[in-house]
Amino acid sequence: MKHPDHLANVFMSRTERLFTLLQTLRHHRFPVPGASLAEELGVSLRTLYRDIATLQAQGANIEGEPGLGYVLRPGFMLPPLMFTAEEIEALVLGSRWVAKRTDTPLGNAAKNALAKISAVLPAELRRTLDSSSLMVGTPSLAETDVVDLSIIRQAIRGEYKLRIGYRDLQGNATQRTIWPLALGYFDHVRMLAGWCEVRRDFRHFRTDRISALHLVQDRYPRSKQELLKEWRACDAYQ
Amino acid sequence: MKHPDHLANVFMSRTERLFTLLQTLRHHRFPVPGASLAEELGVSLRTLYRDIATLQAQGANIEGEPGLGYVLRPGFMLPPLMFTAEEIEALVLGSRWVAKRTDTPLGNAAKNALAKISAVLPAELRRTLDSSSLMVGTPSLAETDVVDLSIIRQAIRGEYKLRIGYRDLQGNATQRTIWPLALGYFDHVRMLAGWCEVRRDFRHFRTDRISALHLVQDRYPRSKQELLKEWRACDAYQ
DNA sequence: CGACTGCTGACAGAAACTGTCAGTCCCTGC
DNA sequence: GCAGGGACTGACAGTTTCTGTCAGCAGTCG
Repeated sequence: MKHPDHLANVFMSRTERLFTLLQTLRHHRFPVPGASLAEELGVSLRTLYRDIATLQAQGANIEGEPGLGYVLRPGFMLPPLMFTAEEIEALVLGSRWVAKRTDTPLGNAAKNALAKISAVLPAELRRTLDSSSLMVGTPSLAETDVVDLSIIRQAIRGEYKLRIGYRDLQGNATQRTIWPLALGYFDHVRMLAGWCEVRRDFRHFRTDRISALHLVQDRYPRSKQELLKEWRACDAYQ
Repeated sequence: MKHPDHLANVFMSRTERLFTLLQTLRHHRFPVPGASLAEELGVSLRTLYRDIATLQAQGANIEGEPGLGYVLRPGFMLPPLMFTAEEIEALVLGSRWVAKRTDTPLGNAAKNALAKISAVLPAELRRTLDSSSLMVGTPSLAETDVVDLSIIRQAIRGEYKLRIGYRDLQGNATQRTIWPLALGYFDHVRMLAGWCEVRRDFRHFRTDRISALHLVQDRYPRSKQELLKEWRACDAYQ
């Protein structure tokens, strides 16, 4: 019936409390009543509600189930992962390629992803990851983009229309609205594939020739998956 | 979704800042200067010092290296946050590149790794992973290997000697024992770098010209890391 | 020795956190 | 429909904490 933590919890900064709360939630698979969380943290119920709200604002997927309590839904933190050495090397090499041969935001994402994976690996595999000797060659030549490809990726993910300015191979500048479908990374160029509203057909565009880019808030009327299927059917590419 | 840009960082609660700081530190493998952390977080240097101290008090193993900055040593109680959509796309693209442009065993390893990652994703991110439209172009031309590169990788990882049969550019066939150090993936060829016992120097070999491969049970007498350092020092490659 | 870097101590004004209390919302039983 | 209760939110004021400034300390380098 003792509360061993209670005395220690008398002094707890808000920060420490939030970390503790997160830990507590993480260790419970089933909902924990707000009242007992509050007592454990040595804080009023009102403050507990506020702490929960703060963690949610940080992106924690905490759900309150009336009558039961709070649970931290999986998917907020990365659980431990296990790989073979070869899988680790594959991930490292792939990420290095992305970091070296695609645009900066995606390259950083690759590095960050690897760092996250590294953090949940057992020590042995972490060493494999850190000392991986698989490298990616420097590109002999690569066209550089003037627009931010992450906007394109965002549009593809969200199925948003994209308004682009494009200089075709003859040097003619055009403006079109397209439904972006896929981004292909070739050795020297990157190609954006999509449905062109002007031509009413599938088209692809070299990203280095896209001069302007604007994400239209409209989502396009058909599903990406469906369009991709059609595109593959009528296009020799990929 | 929850990663505001530097511009949005005009205001950040202390809590949010601490989480962000932790994330930032986790993502960097090398020390980050205090000043740049402070700037990134939009806060004075003094406050940054305090934030670091707070995290350390929470159990984070942050080390300050004078003149360099701060690093977070692994082993903090909180695992990293879940991947972002962009990170997933980076991993998918990287794995696709590995699957398409490297040898079969490594390609399969990439696919398996992705499957393992997929298994721990929340539904929404799994959908992102499954429907990622980032593709890798087919190689215009690629040399094919006659030997199994996974043996080379295994030798590199374990620091084992390798006995290889090699046809050089003039067509002369030779036999040598090398200490494999690194494998470089270029657009059309793959290069094995290592210390050649015959030449007593660093050499690199196109894998497609390696005609035979035998893993010697001897481990080579010096550490790979050390040799790599020397190799980089005396070789213009990478 | 002095300049410099990286960090800590002290402090006051500003910002936040906290418990109380009075609601609101929503479900349940009648 | 309506009363009752549990989960949660808004408002508020007293208190705590946080933050930038500035001065100072310990190493290090030249």
